[in-house]
Amino acid sequence: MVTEGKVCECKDCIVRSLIFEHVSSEELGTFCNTKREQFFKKGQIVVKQGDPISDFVYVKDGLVKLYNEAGQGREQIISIARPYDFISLLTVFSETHYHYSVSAIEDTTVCIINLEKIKELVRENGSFALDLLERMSRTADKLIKNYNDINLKNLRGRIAYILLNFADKIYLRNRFDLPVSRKEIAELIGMTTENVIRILSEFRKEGIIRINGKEIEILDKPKLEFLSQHA
Amino acid sequence: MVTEGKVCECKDCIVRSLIFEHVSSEELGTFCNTKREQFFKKGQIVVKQGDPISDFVYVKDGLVKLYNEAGQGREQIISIARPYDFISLLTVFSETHYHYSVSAIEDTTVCIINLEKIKELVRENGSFALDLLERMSRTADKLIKNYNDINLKNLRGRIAYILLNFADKIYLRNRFDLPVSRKEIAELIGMTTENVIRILSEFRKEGIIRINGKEIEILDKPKLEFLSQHA
DNA sequence: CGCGGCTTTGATGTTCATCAAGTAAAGTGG
DNA sequence: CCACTTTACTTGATGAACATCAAAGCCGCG
Repeated sequence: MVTEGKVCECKDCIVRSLIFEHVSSEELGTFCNTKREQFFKKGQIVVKQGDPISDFVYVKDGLVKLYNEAGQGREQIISIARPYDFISLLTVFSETHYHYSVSAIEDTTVCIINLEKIKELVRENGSFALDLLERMSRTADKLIKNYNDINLKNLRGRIAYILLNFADKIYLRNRFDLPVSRKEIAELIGMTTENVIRILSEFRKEGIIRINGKEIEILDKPKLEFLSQHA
Repeated sequence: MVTEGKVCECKDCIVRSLIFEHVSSEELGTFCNTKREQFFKKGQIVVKQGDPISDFVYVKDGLVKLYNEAGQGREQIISIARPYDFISLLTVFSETHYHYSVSAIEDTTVCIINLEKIKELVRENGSFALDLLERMSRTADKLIKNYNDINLKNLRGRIAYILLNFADKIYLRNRFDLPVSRKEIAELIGMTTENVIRILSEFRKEGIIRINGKEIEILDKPKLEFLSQHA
């Protein structure tokens, strides 16, 4: 096709096949003009709590955290979002301003699409609307399940859970570098920094994991799974 | 109009104006045939965890609880849903089976619409799709905010929060009958039954509330608000 | 009328947050 | 590049908050 190169890079982006599966190349073209990619270095803020919502943002590459600044410097991490996760998915259709912040915890590239264009597409393309509903449903569901899971566990169980999460859901291997500080782990699973450290040390002494700074290796996965389930 | 009476009762239902605002009478008619209302006495189960999802359910009148059966008889209440809340809204588009249960905590009437019909409508009516997205977004958002709010509070703060919630959000008055047991309050805000009772008693002794069985009256609202915020 | 679930209070113990103090690591300005 | 400052990490000691256990009264329901 002659105009292929002109449409936009979305066409070959893996993201497209995941979300924009039912969107034709023509339709894609209409809002790809307004689309832009933006790179954020680890630590940089992608979205600031209170910012007006005018765009639809998703992670193309990297890792970000969504968090709530509750005052007195106390932060709560709502979730960690991976590639193809939609940062704005939870508020974007009901609010005018973000009520959480997003920052990169690894070098990250996000795609930014004008929200009005997305809404137009929803109006015009029913299959896309359904895909978006499904996606949103899944996102909310996972989040709720996560909260419930964590709330039932004691501190050892929570640390076990989060370590397994990194190993099995994010990095897909048993040795990885933690993308977050001990303090951030604490904010993610609702405990204090000191206890995160203490329990990681306990696990190390018990031979369940090996620690070298940010580097973690899981040595006894069955034990970790047991702790995650039964504590 | 001649066919008015034949369309279906949805036409005059207050729910319609809230969600089906952008749905024409004709469109409404196409799936109103499959719609049914069902009454549940207080205590009855509306949806059972594990049930296949084939319908879209919302509360027309009454009050229900969404809860998770985590095993060992331990239940976690996810939320309490009021009229016009969509029970299925969180999972219905991404899952084939419910992973929570729903039961009536007051006499309740729900409306049940075939899910496929809803999906058809989403495909055909873009404005309806957007309304649904907004609705879902709002539901998920409120839920997340709720979790975060509660997690930051100590037990006294949680009880204060939940009492204010009943007074200001659900019953819109300072004297009301609790629709839930002490045990259920505990399951809702993550604490033990004994401590719910203990703290309610403390509040009573401190003159903040009056208790008579299930009946609660808030006597010192500013104090309760202070506790909810600062504890 | 008796049984099971809900409610209440008290006593006890565990878990966890807080405080304190020190080391290591990472940024910052001269 | 090095002194300096700040931020992250670590460990121990202490106390408070909270769960658990136990016992008894209450209420509704079959």
